[in-house]
Amino acid sequence: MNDAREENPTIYDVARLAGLSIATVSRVINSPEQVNEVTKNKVLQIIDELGYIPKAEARARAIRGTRRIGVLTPFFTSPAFVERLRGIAFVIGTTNFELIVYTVDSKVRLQDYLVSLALTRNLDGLIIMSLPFNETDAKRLIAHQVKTVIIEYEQEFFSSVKIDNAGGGKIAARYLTGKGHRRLGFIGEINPPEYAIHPALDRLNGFKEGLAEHHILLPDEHICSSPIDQESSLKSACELLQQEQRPTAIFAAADIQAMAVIKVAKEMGLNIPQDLAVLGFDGLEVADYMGLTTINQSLDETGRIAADLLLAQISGARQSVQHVSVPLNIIERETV
Amino acid sequence: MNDAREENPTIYDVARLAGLSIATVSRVINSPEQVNEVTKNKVLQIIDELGYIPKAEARARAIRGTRRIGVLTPFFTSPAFVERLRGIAFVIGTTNFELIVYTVDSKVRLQDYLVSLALTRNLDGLIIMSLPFNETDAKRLIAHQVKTVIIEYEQEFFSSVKIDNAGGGKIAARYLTGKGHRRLGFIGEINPPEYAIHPALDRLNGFKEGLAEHHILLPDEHICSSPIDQESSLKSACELLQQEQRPTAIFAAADIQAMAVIKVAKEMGLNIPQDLAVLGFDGLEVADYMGLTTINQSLDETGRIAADLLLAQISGARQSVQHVSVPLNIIERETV
DNA sequence: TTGAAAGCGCTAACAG
DNA sequence: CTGTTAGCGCTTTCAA
Repeated sequence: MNDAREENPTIYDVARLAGLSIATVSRVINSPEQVNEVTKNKVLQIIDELGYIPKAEARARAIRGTRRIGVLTPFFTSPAFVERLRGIAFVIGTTNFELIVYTVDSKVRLQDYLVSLALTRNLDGLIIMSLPFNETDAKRLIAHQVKTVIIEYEQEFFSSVKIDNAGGGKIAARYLTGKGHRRLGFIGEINPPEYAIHPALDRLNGFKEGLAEHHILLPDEHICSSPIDQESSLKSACELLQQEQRPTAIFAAADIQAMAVIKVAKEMGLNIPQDLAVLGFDGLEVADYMGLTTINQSLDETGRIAADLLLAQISGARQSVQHVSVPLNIIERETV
Repeated sequence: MNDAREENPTIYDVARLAGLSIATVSRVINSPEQVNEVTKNKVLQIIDELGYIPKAEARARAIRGTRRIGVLTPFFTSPAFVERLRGIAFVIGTTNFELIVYTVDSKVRLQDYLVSLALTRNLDGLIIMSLPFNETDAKRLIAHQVKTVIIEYEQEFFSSVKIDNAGGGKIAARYLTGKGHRRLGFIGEINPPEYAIHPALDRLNGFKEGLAEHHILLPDEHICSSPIDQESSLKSACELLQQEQRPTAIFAAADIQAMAVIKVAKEMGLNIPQDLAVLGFDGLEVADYMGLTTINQSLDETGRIAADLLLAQISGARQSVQHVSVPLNIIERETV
């Protein structure tokens, strides 16, 4: 009577019942965006009715690449990482690649990932974000043909996207001195966790240099080294502002820390920017809501560029290593 | 030089190197008794040298070795999604599971993912965040044995983590009226994109109810429906505040929108909370920096709970469906 | 947007 | 014993 088999249905059964080719059925499972909505629904309905289950083994055989892109990132300790990740996700979302997120919170974990991601050739591509690694790691990645793009770090064998941190510091110095400030302060994560890179130090150095151009010295007691987390930032901001000779303007190496400074300043009854000017660095989205003047590093775009670079490399469209430097720009709002 | 591929060797490679047909190699593996001892040893040796692993097995192993958990989430339009994701990533990071992020930005995409994630069964578990789906989708997921936990939505077959949105609205009403406010306003994404859920509406309804308890009516012109993005929020906040009879207190269904209101209010020269009280909803981390009073929904923890629930289910430790309701609490800061 | 057709890596029937 | 060859169920060009 009904020849709908007790047997497990195959893609051929689905196709026949739908009056379509197996190619189309395969597409609704693997690249649904390529299939007409009506067709898709018809196929889907039959799939559900039949209880069709693709044979994993057959798939494994037929599948070429792994269609997987990994992102190695510090754990979301700072919104900056997230905004870059968003840029990456945005681009990857337009493709058929899966986005696998590997978060790092220690040196050991970073090292473990670097090894296993290379060895278990399971990734078509890898984006390494704000994390340092040595030549051995790089060579291993290359030996195992993991296409890699790095963000906020540079390494001769891989394409990279970065910014000029020292340059950013100089911009800060010029901007703040241009506003007439002579007693400056700095807060930033100068001593980041061992597994992370330390752009804040470069920003600080650039800042000092920029100040030197104006013959201004940044006294040590106005240089505040603080981890990026909320508690530390708040505490550090307090120390910085409660000094006898408090700075009239502060350059924070991260927007989130600038926000901490502002919070503390307000609690102290200081008016911003009259009593204290605050300049951030990042260009976070929330900075706008706070009216924070900041040096924008286009985080979102950085992520997008990295993803584009990687995709181009995977597709073979571009093989050569290239280093992209994303320009900084200052966004003037109300805190300076 | 050496053409020994970086690629995984296939049965063809083994056969070629052994000077035999693939059939013989296949026999060595599947029916060794049919193969001549000498031949067999030759083949075995080459298999070992090459490190040959049948592909299906390789895949099975890869999948068993690296277990995978997927998160289906709206694209990072709101920081709230990100904070929940962070909670998830935190938990998953302590395990051997990979975290795969699938971002949704349209109804079609959501549907596509729901289908392919179920059919390809490449996931050990799935967390569906703030996204609605129907019973057909649910049954398919179940039929294909994808362990699933949902956040901010409820569905009888799956465990879920959610909050009491209407209850939150009531809390807001009581808190604000308790502070003496009688002319209230509301802003929220009452009409979210079609692929998303709409907790803001529940919050609004709860808010209205809570006000009704105090015989206060929320006039339509003080109910502001606005998408969550920055531009819309700012614009809507303007409209809300520029009314003749402006509210003395505003309940925003999302912290990010509360921040928009504050920004606009300040630009208008209003003092907060004297001229205008603002109460947010979410408990974002940045809310603290802004001194925003808000109804905290413990986003980070929500993510952690969902991940724990899923892990327990995957490990078989807990099979029964359970619905967790995360309690709300109000965090008093400086905007009310 | 779709279909035809050529694989993918492997097994097994059939010859020899 | 071993090789030839025809699939297995699925994916992926390539053209239409």
